[in-house]
Amino acid sequence: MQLPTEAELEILNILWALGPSTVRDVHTASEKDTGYTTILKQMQVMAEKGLLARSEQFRSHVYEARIAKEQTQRQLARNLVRRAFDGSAKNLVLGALSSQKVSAKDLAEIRSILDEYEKRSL
Amino acid sequence: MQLPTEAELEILNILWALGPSTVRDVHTASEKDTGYTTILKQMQVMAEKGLLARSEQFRSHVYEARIAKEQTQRQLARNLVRRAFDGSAKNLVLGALSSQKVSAKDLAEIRSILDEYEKRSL
DNA sequence: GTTGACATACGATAAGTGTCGTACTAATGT
DNA sequence: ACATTAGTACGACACTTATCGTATGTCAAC
Repeated sequence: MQLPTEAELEILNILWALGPSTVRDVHTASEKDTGYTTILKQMQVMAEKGLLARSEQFRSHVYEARIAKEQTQRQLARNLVRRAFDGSAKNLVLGALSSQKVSAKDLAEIRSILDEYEKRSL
Repeated sequence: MQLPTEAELEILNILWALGPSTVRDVHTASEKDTGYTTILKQMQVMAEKGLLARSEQFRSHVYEARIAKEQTQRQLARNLVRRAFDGSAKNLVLGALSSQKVSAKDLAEIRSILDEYEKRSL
């Protein structure tokens, strides 16, 4: 699968949050102040690439993410581990933790993921 | 800091493994079969960007990574968390684990990182 | 039915990346 | 000394991305 670029990911994030939306919706929701036609064009390209599905049944086209959020996240994580961490997830975890606030709940979840993983790989 | 591109990361990985090296060294070590001058050019550009240090004291210039491996890895991880994981490291960890083999030793290390983190953030 | 608002489509542009070919330069061996 | 070899420098090219301006279409309201 083709990984989304920076700007594409921005748009995907908005669509994942809003659900099916028009270009106008996405443009309004976007933090960056890029022009309307810029977003339009990007979404058209993304539709061509298969990243978005487009429904033309309305006056304004409605776009929807064709790739699931979690799946995409995993692809990105996998890709990064392969490219930059020579297969060791350890430093990736370290980097992830070093950068952002992680709630106690998240920590617990990560621990349970580790447990899962360990159990499965025996 | 300017994050390295795909091809740049490839070169950095080689330099991190070999230490200070000539273009020839890097070209030989590279898996991909890109031309010699391609690598040369890329390394020149990287030197301009400040990613590599160049020593001209020898017949063949010797290049060296100017950014540390672990630091770069963290930057990349941080960047990815910010761009694609809306600040939650949880799915990043999940993706990282889902993709690669993680040794028992790595698992233990990750757990100790989590302990560290939790202790520090109290 | 003409006008205005809003939408899409379609180039066009500029920057960055990856890729070489070719030209030039310096050392090496006969 | 001269040819060969191995290196750097430089410019060119195709491709992708991000960005927008302009043209064109359509619906609604007067």
